Formats: sequence, structure tokens, C-alpha cells
Amino acid sequence: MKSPQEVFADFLADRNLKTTPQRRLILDTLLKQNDHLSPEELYAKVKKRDKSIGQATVYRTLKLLNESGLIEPLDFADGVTRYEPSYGEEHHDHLICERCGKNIEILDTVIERRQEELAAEHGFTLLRHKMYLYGMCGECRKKKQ
Amino acid sequence: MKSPQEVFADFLADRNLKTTPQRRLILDTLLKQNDHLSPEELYAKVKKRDKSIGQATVYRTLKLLNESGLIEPLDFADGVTRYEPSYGEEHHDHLICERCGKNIEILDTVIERRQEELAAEHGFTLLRHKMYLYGMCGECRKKKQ
DNA sequence: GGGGAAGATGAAAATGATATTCAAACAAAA
DNA sequence: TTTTGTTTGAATATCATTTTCATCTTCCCC
Ligand SMILES: [Mn+2]
Ligand SMILES: [Mn+2]
Ligand SMILES: [Zn+2]
Ligand SMILES: [Zn+2]
Repeated sequence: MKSPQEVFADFLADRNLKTTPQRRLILDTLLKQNDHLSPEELYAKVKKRDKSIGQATVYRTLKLLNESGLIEPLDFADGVTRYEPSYGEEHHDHLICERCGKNIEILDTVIERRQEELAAEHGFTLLRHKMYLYGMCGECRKKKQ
Repeated sequence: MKSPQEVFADFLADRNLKTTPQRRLILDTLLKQNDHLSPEELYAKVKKRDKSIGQATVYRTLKLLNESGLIEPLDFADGVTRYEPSYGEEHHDHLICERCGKNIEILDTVIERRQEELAAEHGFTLLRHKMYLYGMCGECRKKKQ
């Protein structure tokens, strides 16, 4: 299996785009995290390693990384798009506490299978799906009263 | 069962907010549709009936209608939030053709149950969820080759 | 059926995330 | 190397949504 760096380099070459230190740095920073980073947060981290990098480059690179299949955009309903590395990772969905932001990765084969079946019942070929469960975690429920 | 109008009036009274012609008109316009309207689209429709209404009032009223449980925000990932009347309607999710935009409302009790169970297994109280299935419909698949 | 206080309104300005523009710097193919 | 197309950072623009503010309206008490 190719490394993410290789995948990205190949993707860029395919499109006649260039490999640059900024693009490498951004991918690298993203891979070091296994958090769900917003562009703003990623920009802060990247800036620590290269003081001169610009916000626009972070947004532009995230777009490319997404198109190359290396990362996945997430919507935790907090006003920003977050991203997670997805290359070589098993698909999963998310369970989110709307109070404290706690975020649990979930995967349920029953649900995944039914999604396929549902699509098929309507004559669709399922390409992808989004599923987010929003609720309140145990700790927050206790704190509440 | 109370009418949506009554529900809204009660909701407003409860919060010491006022019933106004603008708020009534917006709810009314929304109920006449069973489409998934964006604030912009709704504003255009409402404006035909009351030339003097402002955008801000539409946004403000959508927020209130959502809080009152009468409508539901949707995220079709096209850059705008859309809304659909949900009072007295059964909950459902959406199956979307990424090629032609066709949008089918789906509901699966197996999935809904597993969502609850999954949340509970992690100590969460499930408040809401988003599930969108993206694929290609039968017609688009045929047209493709 | 009038005050009058609390709320609501529309227009305009502000916000905040993301995208674009532009001139200068750079990558990489030849 | 040279050359050409691409990328960069800073600044500015965009676009959906929210806020501000001065004016108007609702509705509760007399
Ligand atoms: Mn995740
Ligand atoms: Mn559902
Ligand atoms: Zn929590
Ligand atoms: Zn289709």
C-alpha cells in the first residue's frame, strides 16, 4: 500500500500540479493528529512549523487532500468543517455530545447493511453516506442537574 | 391535534413573544409548500404576498419555527440550509441522486432502533440525527452508458 | 378602548467561514 | 539553466446568516 505522501504526490502529478513544501507540511501535520481539525486549528498548528504560511494555502490544500481521497470532511454542526485522515482507515460515523463536543467514532454493521438495502430497494447504487448522531453524553447529563 | 398555527401561537405566548402578521405569513407560506426551501427561496415567495417584508424577519422566524418543532433544517450539502415542515409528519431521512438531484424520503425502523441502541451503549441520550444516503438512481445509471 | 412597556420590524451594517485576486516567488520539464 | 505554468501570502471579495438601531406594533393593565 502506498504511503499517503506518495498518494498525494501521484494525485498532484496526475493533475499537473506541483509538490511544494507547504503542501507537504500541511499533509504531514494533518497525519500527525488523529483529531478532527478545523482549517483554523490546522492553520495554527502548521504555523508553528512554518511562520510564513498563509491561511489560503491551508484551505486550498485541504480541498486538494479531500479530492485525492486522503481526508474526509466532517460536519459536527459547530459552524466549521472539520477534517480527518481517511486513507487506509476503516469507514466510521460519529456520535457527538452537543454540550461538551465529545466525539465518539461508531460503526454498526446492521446499519451499514440496511443502508445498502434501502438504496437498492429504490433502484439506487449507494456511493456514500453521512450519518451523525447528536445527543448528550453521560457526564453532561449528570452535570446538568 | 393542534394546528401548526396554534402550536406556533402557543410557543410564542409561552416565551412572551408576539404573534405578528409577518410571522403568520411566513409559517403559512412554508406550510403551503412541501418542498425543501432555503431561506432565500422562502423570502422570494413571502415577498410576493407582502412586498415590505425583510430578509432578517424570514431568518428570525425560521429560527423560531425550528425551536417550536414545526420545521426541520436539512443539509443537502449545497451551501444553504433548507427547511421542511415536520409537525405531524413522520421523521424520515433522505436518499439523494448525486447526478440528477432526485431526492427520496426514506425511513427504516431497523436503522432508527440501532441508532438509539448505539447511543445508549455509549451512555448518550440521543437527541437527533442526520442521515443522508448519496448515490445514483436507476435512471441516471442507465443514461450513463 | 387608550396608554405604555416589551417586543418586532426592515434596512443597513457586521460577522465569520471560505474563496478569489494579484504580483512576486517557485517547481520542474526540457 | 531557461522557461513556463503553478503556487504562494496578503489583501480583498463573497455569501449565508446575524446583529444593530431607530421606528413601529402587539397586547396587557387601567
Ligand atoms: Mn472520526
Ligand atoms: Mn432517521
Ligand atoms: Zn458531553
Ligand atoms: Zn438520478
